[in-house]
Amino acid sequence: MRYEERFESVLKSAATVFARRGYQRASIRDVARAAGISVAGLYYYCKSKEELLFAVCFHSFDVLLQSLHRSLKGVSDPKQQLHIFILNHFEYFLTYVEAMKVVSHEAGMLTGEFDARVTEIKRQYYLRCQQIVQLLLGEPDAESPRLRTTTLALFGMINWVYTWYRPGRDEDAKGLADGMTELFLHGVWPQAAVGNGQEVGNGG
Amino acid sequence: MRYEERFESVLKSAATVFARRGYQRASIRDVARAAGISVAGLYYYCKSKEELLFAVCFHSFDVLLQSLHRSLKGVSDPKQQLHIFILNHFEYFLTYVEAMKVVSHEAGMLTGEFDARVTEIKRQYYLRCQQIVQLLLGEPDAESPRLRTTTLALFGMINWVYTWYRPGRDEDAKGLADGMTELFLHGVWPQAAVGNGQEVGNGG
DNA sequence: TGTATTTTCGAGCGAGCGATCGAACGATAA
DNA sequence: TTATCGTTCGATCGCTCGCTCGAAAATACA
Repeated sequence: MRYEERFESVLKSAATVFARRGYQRASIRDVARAAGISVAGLYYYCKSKEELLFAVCFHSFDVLLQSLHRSLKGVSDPKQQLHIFILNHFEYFLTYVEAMKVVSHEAGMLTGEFDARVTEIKRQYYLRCQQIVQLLLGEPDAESPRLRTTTLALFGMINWVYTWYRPGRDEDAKGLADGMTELFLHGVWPQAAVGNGQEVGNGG
Repeated sequence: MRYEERFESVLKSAATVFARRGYQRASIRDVARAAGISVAGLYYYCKSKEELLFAVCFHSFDVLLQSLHRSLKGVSDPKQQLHIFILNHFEYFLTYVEAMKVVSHEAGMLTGEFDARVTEIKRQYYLRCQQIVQLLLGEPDAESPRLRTTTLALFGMINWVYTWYRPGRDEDAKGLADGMTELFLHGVWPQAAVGNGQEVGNGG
């Protein structure tokens, strides 16, 4: 077993422990125990607890982003792009639930350079998604508030999954992706979509 | 200043500190300092740190739920109900950003009886929302997976807000509520809403 | 085999944690 | 004044934390 493999195994243990206990509550001793090594041995692979959190977060986004780029290559239809984006997101989320829970929930604990690098790669992921939504909306302005709100609403829908998803009970990645793509494109009330004069929120 | 008022002031300080530092990282000394009292003095108002977190979470949901019931009274149109639900949610979220950040982010740290009581009141809030979505979908089965997924997608959209909302930059509660209600009802692609034969996700 | 390098660990550091205690405070009533 | 009672605090407890050190064990190569 080479160094790289052992390091990735340590990362996986860290992700599991951080996901189950939360980053702050999880102790370095918990991680070491899960990885099957001593505390001092753990520090052979990292310089600090925060670096462990950083490594889990950055590695996750790296793989997620690379997979997205691969899947989107050559696809020009915005609706197909959206579906690919959502499906890619769910496939990764449901495969690496623990890592993604850490990324979603604990990345905000990072500071300094660690924070900067994770924020940067998160931003790349966000911008790639925003491009797709911009095409869907036919919005010319990349700074449009509507574009921002809509993109972040989509992010909310798909990121929140880690708080409720249960493998046996809920659909698989494809099922979820189909459903949420449909919801994001057409809403739950499609028959009223083409202007029927009745708007919501102006009646009070 | 009476006891109750002082206690609520302590709760507010706790919410602020928990929101800024995270529940685990925030020390009881931080809370005491923010509340302008000593550590021992703080323990006159609570039995433990966890009880403080519980009080913040439970109180928040209590107010949110009561406000929702008040607003929904007498409204029968599902679309109006949806708009009211979302608006109520945002109004509360944007008024008590810090408390709601704690609720969304840290409630999972609770254990035992504390956990049970917060989970229970969260469930009431969820079920009230699910009723509305059920009406919108015309779904007869309350256990339908689609109903569950759709409701949780809505929850994701509106709960995620605490991670990105910036008071100066983004719209106010009403603006957000209008936008998200529209998105949830009709999607971003309304012109393709009524079955045009082209579906997403079956092309690959 | 001997030697050099990589990997592992037991023991323990200083710091900070949540929580507790008995004493003392200030306002009120006798 | 004295006694009462709700409220506040300084001092401190036992414990766990992130992290480090020097030495030993495992491995690689001669």
